[in-house]
Amino acid sequence: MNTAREPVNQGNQPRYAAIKSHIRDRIEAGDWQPHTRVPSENQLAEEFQVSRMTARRALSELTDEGVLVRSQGLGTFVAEPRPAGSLMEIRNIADEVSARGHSYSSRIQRLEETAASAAVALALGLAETAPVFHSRIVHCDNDVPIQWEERFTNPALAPQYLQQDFSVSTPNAYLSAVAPLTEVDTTVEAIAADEEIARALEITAGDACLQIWRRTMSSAGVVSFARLVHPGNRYRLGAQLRF
Amino acid sequence: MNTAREPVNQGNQPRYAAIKSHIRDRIEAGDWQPHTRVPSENQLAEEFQVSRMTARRALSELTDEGVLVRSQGLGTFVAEPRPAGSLMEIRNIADEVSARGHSYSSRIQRLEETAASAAVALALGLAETAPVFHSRIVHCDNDVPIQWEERFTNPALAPQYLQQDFSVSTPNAYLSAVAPLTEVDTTVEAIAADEEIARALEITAGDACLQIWRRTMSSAGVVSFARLVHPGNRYRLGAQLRF
DNA sequence: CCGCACTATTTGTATATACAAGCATATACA
DNA sequence: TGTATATGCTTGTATATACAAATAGTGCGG
Repeated sequence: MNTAREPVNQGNQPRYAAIKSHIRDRIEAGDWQPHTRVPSENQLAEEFQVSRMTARRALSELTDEGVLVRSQGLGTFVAEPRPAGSLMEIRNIADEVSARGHSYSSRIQRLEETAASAAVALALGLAETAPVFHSRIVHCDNDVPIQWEERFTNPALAPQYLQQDFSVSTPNAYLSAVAPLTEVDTTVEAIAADEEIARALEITAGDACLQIWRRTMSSAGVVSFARLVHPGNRYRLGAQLRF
Repeated sequence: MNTAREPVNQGNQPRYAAIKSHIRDRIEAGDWQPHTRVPSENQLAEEFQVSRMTARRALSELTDEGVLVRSQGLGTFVAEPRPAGSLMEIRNIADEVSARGHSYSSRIQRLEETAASAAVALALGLAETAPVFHSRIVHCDNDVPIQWEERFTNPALAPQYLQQDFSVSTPNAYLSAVAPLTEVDTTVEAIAADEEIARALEITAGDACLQIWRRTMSSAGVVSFARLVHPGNRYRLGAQLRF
């Protein structure tokens, strides 16, 4: 035996990664439809001139990632695509409206720099009275208000925030662009509309509304903290989960 | 050489799984706090009398699961705990209440077999007027109502539903037991309480409530379809998402 | 025609081995 | 003292091997 061996790898990318992307490519190109059987470990090992264990690693990782499904004795198959769209997905309200074939518009009520209150400072991880950007925008679907957005943004992480034209793009779009999100905390509750929200959303004070608190973080810290209020009778959040 | 080997494993549980649960136990018991360094692959291999690759597998899987963090050249460390509780997780309301250290109780308002209405038949994938089980239960936290649950259940998939004692367990607990869930559709909206809900939840008609529609499916089809209403001021749904 | 044993294929578990690469510390040298 | 170098530990990649377990198909006997 001795396990003499050719100069191991050398390349930068691990070999199993190459096999993974090959399989991914085939699936994305549509060559391998869901439920299609993919080559076995031994076949891949032969094809890519690697050991079975290396081919196996590629298949195993893709299985962990939900791309493939494996069954002992049967083989490895392309998994069904997961249904898109989660309640927690950070969707752009403008895109959502467009997707429904409606026209999106917004009404900017406030866009300023203020001193952080105690609660805002805590949420953003800043010192009290530190300067923060504050915006208040009403988003409309076919000119009917569907979301009241109050947002506090960390100036250090999104310095150009106040210069954005939010009649064209949304705060979310800008923030996603300047700092890739790493984490989002969301809380959902039902509230009764107060006078101010009722006026902005053109509903009656006391009407039931869906209120969402959302804190978005990038690797550098808390980027933004928003309170989103939807009229109860004009908005729903949907989610599908599979096991 | 020959690689003569003792009678491989024999036991039912894989050896790497034993190592995984050992590590999990230590972390859950608090012996190993976050950022604590865990034994190296070689140490674990020695301790559990397995090869390094087997010990490695345990550490790798726990890393994939977010329990550990590894760093080449440095070692393996206990990861920071993820904030628990997902909005979409199918939680048992009774467990939720217990977790808060409060007492759980329920008030069963209705428990019967009825003929499916058009909407219910559609949601459950049954024919109109087909028999369905119908229940209406109010769940309480320290005797204060926090959820009004109206549920329609497919008799074919949960035949013993009406015989359950829902003052002890919840519908969710029974349904999860008889048919493993494969899929859940959820919709969230804000509504104003009507007279009936207001009475049941001991709030005022017109108060803002969080309404959740939830359809649970197993491989055999739609198991159950529920409408859950929470008083707006007594309930929140939280979710954390990481990228 | 039905059931049973057998076989080939495929994934799953486990090991021993070799070398690469990142990191920290100790050591030697200027 | 300060900067290289070496050493030892760690995780990461890759291979060859052996056997276990699940599955589908084949062929044989009743």
